Amino acid sequence: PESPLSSAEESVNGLAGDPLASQSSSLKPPSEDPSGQRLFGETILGLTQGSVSDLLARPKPWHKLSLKGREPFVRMQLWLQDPHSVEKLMDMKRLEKKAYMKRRLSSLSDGHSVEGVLSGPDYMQGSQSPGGQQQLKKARVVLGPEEKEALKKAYQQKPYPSPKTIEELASQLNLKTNFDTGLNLCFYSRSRIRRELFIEEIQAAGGVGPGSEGGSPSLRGCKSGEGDSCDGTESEGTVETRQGLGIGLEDHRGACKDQGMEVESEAGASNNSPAQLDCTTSGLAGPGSSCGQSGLGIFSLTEASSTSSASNTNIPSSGPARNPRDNNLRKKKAANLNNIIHRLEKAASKEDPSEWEF
DNA sequence: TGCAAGTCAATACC
DNA sequence: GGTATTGACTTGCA
Repeated sequence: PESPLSSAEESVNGLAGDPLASQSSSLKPPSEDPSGQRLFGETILGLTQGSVSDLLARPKPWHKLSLKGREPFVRMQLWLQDPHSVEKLMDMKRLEKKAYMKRRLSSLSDGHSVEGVLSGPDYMQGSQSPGGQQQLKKARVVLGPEEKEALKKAYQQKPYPSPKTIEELASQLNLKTNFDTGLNLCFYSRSRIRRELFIEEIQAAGGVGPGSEGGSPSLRGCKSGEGDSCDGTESEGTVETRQGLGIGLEDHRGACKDQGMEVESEAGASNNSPAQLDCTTSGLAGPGSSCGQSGLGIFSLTEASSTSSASNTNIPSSGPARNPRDNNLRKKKAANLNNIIHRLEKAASKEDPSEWEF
């Protein structure tokens, strides 16, 4: 029970189960009351809810992460190592709720709406400049499926289009956007389009397995020597210090398998449970990983998790039952998180930084 | 300067 | 209401 794993388990169950909610039965929880994912993201990882969701749903191979990209995982590890992490988080939640209620009461007594109070720094990150001026963001252009498909095809034909091509493309698609948005479409989303194409290529090639190699640059980027692709036999020896917010866990063994993770799990081409699938195919699991063997991950992902709260190690189901696709995603994310935690702990157990791996 | 990675935050979805 | 998606934006690097 004193282990970091247990603490994390408590935290997850505790947060989503929200034992505090019952304490405030007289007052309806505020709409901005942070959810588990949101609170964890904002207070522990320093990320917004959307970023946390993306991080867990689509983790990238460690060696592909920049120092900044690794930071959330380092924070996660430090949090896991703190035996009082859960208590602190719950305290934080209590304080936030208290502060919210205080603001709410004062604003009500002042005759102001709650909305204005909530847009403070507690709930908004980066929305205001240091000077207090609201930074105006361009309105989002919502692309339709046809437009996305066209962009994808355009990318396939020409990943690095010229400005003229961009304008032509925008015009062909009848995009009511300016040139900057065209640039956005072509450059900002490039990695996402590439990721989608990568998955499609793998699916077309029959999935990722030892020795399999696709034709995309990203596939070619995987080491395929020694018969087992990306087996981590090579090392760049890039060891960073913890003080530098990097835990120095360079490991290439996950590269190809990581990429195949989502593909295989979504294809469902295995008898394994989705959780095991994600674990065993994910590079995050790595050699020696207990994930999928013992089933002792923080988030146990049995089928029951999607139907009831039968097991207190399940990721709690919030709200109404979700569709199969959603459940799969949740399972996938939980499996990813299990692997991440496992690897963080494994890394932390080694005193010699050169032995750290992730 | 161009690009990729990372993140925010609006909005869609369930 | 919580979570997922994704366009807009920022940052860092070659």
